[in-house]
Amino acid sequence: MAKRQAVAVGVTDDACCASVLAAPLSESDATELARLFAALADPVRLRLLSLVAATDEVCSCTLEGPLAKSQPTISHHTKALADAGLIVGEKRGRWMWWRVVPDRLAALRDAIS
Amino acid sequence: MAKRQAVAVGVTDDACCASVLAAPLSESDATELARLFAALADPVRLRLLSLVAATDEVCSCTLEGPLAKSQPTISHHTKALADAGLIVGEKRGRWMWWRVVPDRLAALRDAIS
DNA sequence: CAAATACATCGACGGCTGTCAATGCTTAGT
DNA sequence: ACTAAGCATTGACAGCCGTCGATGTATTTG
Repeated sequence: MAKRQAVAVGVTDDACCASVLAAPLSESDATELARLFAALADPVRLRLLSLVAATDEVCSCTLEGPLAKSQPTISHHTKALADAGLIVGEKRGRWMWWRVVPDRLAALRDAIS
Repeated sequence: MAKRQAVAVGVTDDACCASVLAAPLSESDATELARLFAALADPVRLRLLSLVAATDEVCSCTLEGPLAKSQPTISHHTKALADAGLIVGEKRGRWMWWRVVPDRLAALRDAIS
């Protein structure tokens, strides 16, 4: 509810996501929204997201174990979630630390409200 | 006369959708949730859903125009949304009438709250 | 500097998915 | 009964996606 119709087409995460229920979606809005939902449309990514949400910050090396996937696969999924703006990563030393972006999740939630 | 038969697909689900943010998701919960998000991970389905939400009931024949897709494709997407429990269809005469399932959307919304 | 660690990228493979033409099924109208 | 309309299903094709081994890059450690 902070930001509303800025209608920026850019991939830059800004005033995201027109509402699905308010009025018929334009093709571009629908495409953008679908991209975000697609980020959540994978079991591994959902579990990854829940693991990151469980703590304030999580290292990629911590994820490889619980998710039972190879390192490239973990990297692939973190990138997918980051591209969607749902998590952000910060590299400190050798480690990559991830944390969720609550606003982004809220925006997605608003899209189906 | 005007026999009404519900088409609601059995979404074998109790109180759907564990929360992503509350605690680490189990594999089965994640798989189930991912299936629901996947239903929203397509531009055509999102626009279809918004069209159905715009009115109380919408006939399939009404959708073919605005979505600019073939009849089999429309049928494919309505089935996908119905399988996810997001819409329900009722056949009256020759026409298939669809409406959204607000509770289902709410459940999905709660999953990322 | 050299070795080791954490992560990203690349290339390839298999499976899934959106799309449409063709076909079948059910219902309405004549 | 015949015809037309609305929708579902099938089969086929192209494109996308998840996965992993191999390799590359950056950073720490000895």
